[in-house]
Order: sequence, then C-alpha cells, then structure tokens
Amino acid sequence: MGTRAPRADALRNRARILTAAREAFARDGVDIPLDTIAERAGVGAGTVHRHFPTKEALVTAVIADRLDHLADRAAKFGDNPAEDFFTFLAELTDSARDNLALASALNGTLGTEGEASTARLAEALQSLLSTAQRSGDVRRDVTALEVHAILAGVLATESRLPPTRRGLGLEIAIAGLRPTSAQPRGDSDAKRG
Amino acid sequence: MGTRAPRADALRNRARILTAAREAFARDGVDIPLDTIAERAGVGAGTVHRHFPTKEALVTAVIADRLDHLADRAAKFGDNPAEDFFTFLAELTDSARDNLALASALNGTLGTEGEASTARLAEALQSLLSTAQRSGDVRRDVTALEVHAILAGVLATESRLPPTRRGLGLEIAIAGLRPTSAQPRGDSDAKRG
Amino acid sequence: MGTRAPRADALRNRARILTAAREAFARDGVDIPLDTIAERAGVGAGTVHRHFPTKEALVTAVIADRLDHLADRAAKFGDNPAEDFFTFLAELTDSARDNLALASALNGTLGTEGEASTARLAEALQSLLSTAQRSGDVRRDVTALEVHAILAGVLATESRLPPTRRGLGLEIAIAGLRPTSAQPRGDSDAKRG
Amino acid sequence: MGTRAPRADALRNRARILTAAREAFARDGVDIPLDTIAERAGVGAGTVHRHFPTKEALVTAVIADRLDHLADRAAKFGDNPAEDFFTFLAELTDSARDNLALASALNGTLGTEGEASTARLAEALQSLLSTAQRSGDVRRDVTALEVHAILAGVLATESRLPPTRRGLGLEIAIAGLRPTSAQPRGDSDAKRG
DNA sequence: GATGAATGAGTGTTCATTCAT
DNA sequence: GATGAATGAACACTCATTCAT
Repeated sequence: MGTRAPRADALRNRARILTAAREAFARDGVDIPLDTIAERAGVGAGTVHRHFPTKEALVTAVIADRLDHLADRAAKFGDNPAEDFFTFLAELTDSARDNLALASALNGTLGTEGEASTARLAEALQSLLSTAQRSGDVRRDVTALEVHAILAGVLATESRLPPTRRGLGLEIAIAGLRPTSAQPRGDSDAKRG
Repeated sequence: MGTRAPRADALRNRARILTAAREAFARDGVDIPLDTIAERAGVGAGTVHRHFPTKEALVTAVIADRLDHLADRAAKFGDNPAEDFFTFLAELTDSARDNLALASALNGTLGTEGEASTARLAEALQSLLSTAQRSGDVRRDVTALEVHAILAGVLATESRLPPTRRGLGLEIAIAGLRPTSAQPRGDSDAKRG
Repeated sequence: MGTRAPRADALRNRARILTAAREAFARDGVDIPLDTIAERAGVGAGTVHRHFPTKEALVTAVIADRLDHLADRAAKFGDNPAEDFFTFLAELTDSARDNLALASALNGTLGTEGEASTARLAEALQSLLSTAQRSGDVRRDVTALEVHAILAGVLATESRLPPTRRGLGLEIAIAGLRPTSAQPRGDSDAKRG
Repeated sequence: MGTRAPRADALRNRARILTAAREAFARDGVDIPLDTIAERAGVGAGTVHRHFPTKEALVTAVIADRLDHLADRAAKFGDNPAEDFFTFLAELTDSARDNLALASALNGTLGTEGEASTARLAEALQSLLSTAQRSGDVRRDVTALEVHAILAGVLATESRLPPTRRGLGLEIAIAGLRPTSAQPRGDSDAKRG
C-alpha cells in the first residue's frame, strides 16, 4: 500500500486536459487548436504535449475514452435480450448526440483514431446483438460491425433532427433491424453460428 | 455594343472551378487548400476568389450544386408512389457514397452551407414522400426534413459498410420507414434489389 | 528580345531574400530563424516559403550559390600552374573567412546541403590541382576532394587566427602541399600574391 | 558534524551528467536537447540544471574537461623535441576526430565556451612547441595559439577525409610547420599580398 | 538534493485572402 | 478580368528553464 500520490498534479492536469479536450472536441470538432484546449484546461501548451505527444494522440485518447466508456456500459447489460440491445443503442445515441468528435469517430471521419477501442466496442456490441438475435428480435444477418455502422448513421440522423424529434432516427433503425414481418416473432429459431 | 465575347472565359472558368472543387471536395474533403483546387482548375488563386469571395462560398456553391442536382432528379419521379420514393433514396445514397463533401453536407458537419439547397431538396423530397405516405407504404409521421436527416444517417452508415454489404443501411432505413407491422398497409412490401 | 519582366517583384524579392539570407547565415550561422531573414529582406514569412519551400532549401540555395560562385571563379584561371592553384585557395579562403555558413558548408557541418555545388567546386578544383601537380609544385597523391577537405581546415584555422596573422593557415597548408623536400622541384617558388 | 556521505550522489550525478553530455555532444553535436542528456545520465532534467545552471555552462564544462584532458596529456611529454610535438598533435587529432563537440570547440564554432581551458591547452602546447622550435624542427614564427588554430583546421580537414585517408590533414599541417627546406632558418620568405 | 511536470516563447510551415502587375 | 506573388495570422510542436513535490 502506501503508494503516495506519485505525481498528483500531473494526474490532475492530465484529467483536466482530457476533460477540456473532450468538451472542446465535442462542441467544436477536432479541428480546434490545441492552444485553445490548453487554455481551457488551464495549462501551458507544452503540458498538453507532454501528456499527448501529438494532437492525434490526444484525439485518439478522447475518442478511445468515450468508446471504452460505451463498451463498459454495454458490458453491464445482459438480462433482457432485445430490450438490452435496444436500450444500449439508445444510450449510445444519447451519448454521441451533440458530440461532434464521437460522432466523427463513429462516422469514420477521423481516420484510424481509436481503432482498438472501436474494436472493443464492436465486441461488446456483439454479445448484446447475438443475444437479441437468438431471442428472435433482431435480424440475424447483421453483424456487430454492421450495427456499428448503423449506429453511426443513427447519430448522423439524430444530429440533424430538431430536439422535438429526438429519437426518431434510432426508432427507425430499430424498426428496420427487426426481423421482417413475415416471421411473426414468438419463439426463437435458428441461432446463427 | 460590340461585346464580342462578354465573359465567355469567365463563365468557363467558373465552371472549371466548380468542377475541380466538386472533385476535390468529394475525394479529399473540404479541408483541401484552395490553391490545389485552383491548380486543378487551371486558373490562378485570385480567379477562384473573384468567383467565390471566400472558401466557404465555394464550398456552399459546390454543395448546393450537388443538392440541387439531387432535387432535380427527385422532380423527375412521380409515377409509382413507394417505388419512386425508395428509388430516389437509393440514388441519393449512391450519389453521396464516396463523396466526402456531400456526405458532410448531409451530415451537418458543414454548418449551414447550402441551406437554401437543402430546403429545395427537402421540398423535392416532400412530394415523393407525401405520395408514398398516401399510398400507405411509408410512416405518416415523418416529414421531408426528417427524411433528409435519415438520409444523412444512411450515408454515414453506408460509408462504414464493407463493399460487400453496400445497401444494408438503406435497406434498414427503408424497412424502418414502413408503417409498423401492427397496422399492415394492405399489400405493399416493396422489395428492393 | 521583349521578354517583358515576367514577375519583376518576384525576382526582386527572391534576390532580397537570398541576400538577406546570405548575410544572416554568414554572420549568425544557419540557425537564425527564417522570420528574421524575412524581416531583414522586407518580406513576409510566407514569401520566403514561396521561394524556398523549406529552410533547408534556402540554406542549400545560399550555400550552393556561394559554392558555385567559387567554382566559377576557379574556372577563370588557367595560365600559371602553381600560382593559379594557390591563388585560388587564397581567394576561397578570403571568401569564406567570416562566413559562418560557407565555413559550415565546407566543414561538412551542414549535412548534405549543396552537395551538387560541392561537387562542382571539387571539379573546378580538380583541373587547377592537376595542372599544378603536373608542374611539380603540388604533391601528386592528393585529390581534389582532399584539397577540398584541406580547404575546410584552412578556413577553420583562419577563423581562429587574429587579424594580424591572417593567411598563416593557408600558408602552412600550401607549404604542406608541396612535394616533400627530398625531391626538390628545381625552380618553383610560387610566390603567391 | 556527522556528514556521513555529504553529497556522494551529487558528485556521482555530476560525473554521470558530464559523461552523458560528453558522449551526447560528441556523437550528436551540442544541439542535442538537455532532456536527452538527462535521460542518458539517468537523472532528472532539474538535476542537470542544478549542476549546470544553463546549457551553455554544461557545454563549457564538457569542452573544458576535454581540453583539460588534452592539456594534461600534453604535460606528459617532454623528451623528444619534434617527435613529442608532432605526436601530441596526432593524439589531439585522434581525440577530436568523431567528436563533434570538441571539433566545434576547436573550430571556434562555439563562441567563447571553455576559454580558460583553451588557454590552458595553449600553455601546454606552448612548451612542446617551444622545445620543438628550439630544436629546429618547427617554424619559429608560430605561437601556441596559432598552433591551436591550425589544429582546429586539421580537425576540420580530417572530419571530411575518407577513412582511408585519415591523417592526411595532420601530415600536411606538420609538413607545413617545418622550417622551409631552402632556408635553414633565419628569415622566412613567403610574403603574401 | 533529486525529480520530472509545467511553462511559454519560439520555430518551421500552411493557407485563405489581398493586391500589384 | 486573370494572374500568381505577397501577406501574416495560425498551427503543431520543441526545449531551455523553473518550480512544486
């Protein structure tokens, strides 16, 4: 025990930078100057670079953090097949709405930033998806990666919807993900490999 | 008055700039330097600014042009209620796929560029939509503007889908736009290719 | 011939930048900021970059210019074997004395800047050297490249000599370049002027 | 008092910094960041500054150390007039070859760093030189400071010579430092314009 | 004393925009 | 009108130096 705070202010600054960056990226997109982020975080420009050697590293860190956060959240579910899946989509949508950077990340506008975390999220999505598919509430032919892409679309939609209509994009996606009406529902059939 | 060729080359230059900008924005996104566009258009940088006082103006013009083009296309339809509507969505999706700038415009990433044309497109969408709604193949509660937002989402989805799965985003949106299965719409199940 | 001044001020600016850079590099070394050079040349920082896309390009241009100048000068000689050779060495020494950048270039401190011109200079040196060697006034085993290196040494020496002793470094190098006294050269006493 | 180990590690750190700096400066030149040196020395950046308040102080210390080392070495000679002198020049040349910092110091590229040690070295050089001059093997008109400058030149030359020709610069300097064969001693000729 | 995080002025470079030709 | 050179404010990033721990 007794690990004294090894570098208390460094941790605090790192957190402040991440927070400032998260907000700045969310509100203004990732093109915002690092100097602005440094200023908002109340640190010098050099400090930002000490913690994140390049701007890309900071962007990745912020995105990855958001993505990981979502993946963690996804892992918490597990009881109600379809409900869980759709609820998670809703949460994700809410998280990313009005977050330009997260939206960009999910849109693929950002190159390969946060790739690892994107994969983690896809994995988390996978189990929710599989369960929901097994229960017969979701089309069996879509993969987690595809759901990820659909999510990106939902976010894009939501960001253009007036506040009074929030949720419509998700609603439509969810409706579209259900098995075609030809197969009523009820039991689950053919689980996919 | 003897205006032999009043501004023949001015018109030509304008067209060349727009063409170059369209391609450049589509391929490389709107962050591409104006100098590059000028060079590709075979004109001087000053000429670009004569025609489009700011870069934003050029971006708007290009987007508006694309949007108008789509609106024009939409106006050509009108015979088969649901089919027309869905076909148009498919065309729009195809147009924007791999067009970074158009995708951005539809994503709302670009601020208010091309607002007027966005409205025009929404209008064109409106009549297709109304017809399809009247025929009972599309949810009655969505407006043209909302379809526009959904379109943005479809594009975002499609851009993240592997080539082998192209069309899935649109397919799901279309499925989601159908009236809920609870209230079957008579026949109608518009299969798409 | 009627080639109207195609871009008179561009040429003038280029010349001013080169002049300012030459003086700045000579006096302060190549680590001087480009902004300072721009300021001294009376142009904006961007203008420097238009003419010389990177700092290295400017350094190279300045060095190459100096080196070419010397090579040109070398080409003018050709009558008195030993005298020409030694006189050229003296000229080169005078040129580079108090020129930090040129000295650096000849010292090899500068990486590969101006390599082509270094080669040109070596070539020019070659013919002077060959002639002097054939006349028996210079050791036959040294090559032009080696003379180049020796020159670098002379410059380094001269830069550390008090003004009253200028020329001593060259004098010693010249003496050292003569054939060993064991094989007296009959005439030859190459007074240098 | 009980100063058990008063500042044992301080001394050790100082030594480690000097060693790291010596190697770093030698290999990479004096433009290498202090952080790199600190890291190689296994100390913090602040520790470097405690021992050497500015970077210039560290550079000076390293150079001075090298110069002192050479001066010490020079003091060890004393038996064979000319031989000692020339051997020392050879040693010095070998020491500085591939030592960017030392070469810089001797080149005068470094401003006034290590002036005191430069003087010490000159002094050591002086006695070797005087002895050699008295024995008639070295020109009588050169001073120790001038030999120092010549040494700088030799180093510059050597650094540009291909490995197969190492020693040529020194050889020529040595030859040039011998009394002119024609005139046993007495006057010198070689007036330059 | 040692540490290494923080600082912040400074560097090379880019690019939308202006303006002389 | 067209040209493309000039401008200069940004920008990401570096690094000697300072300072809290």
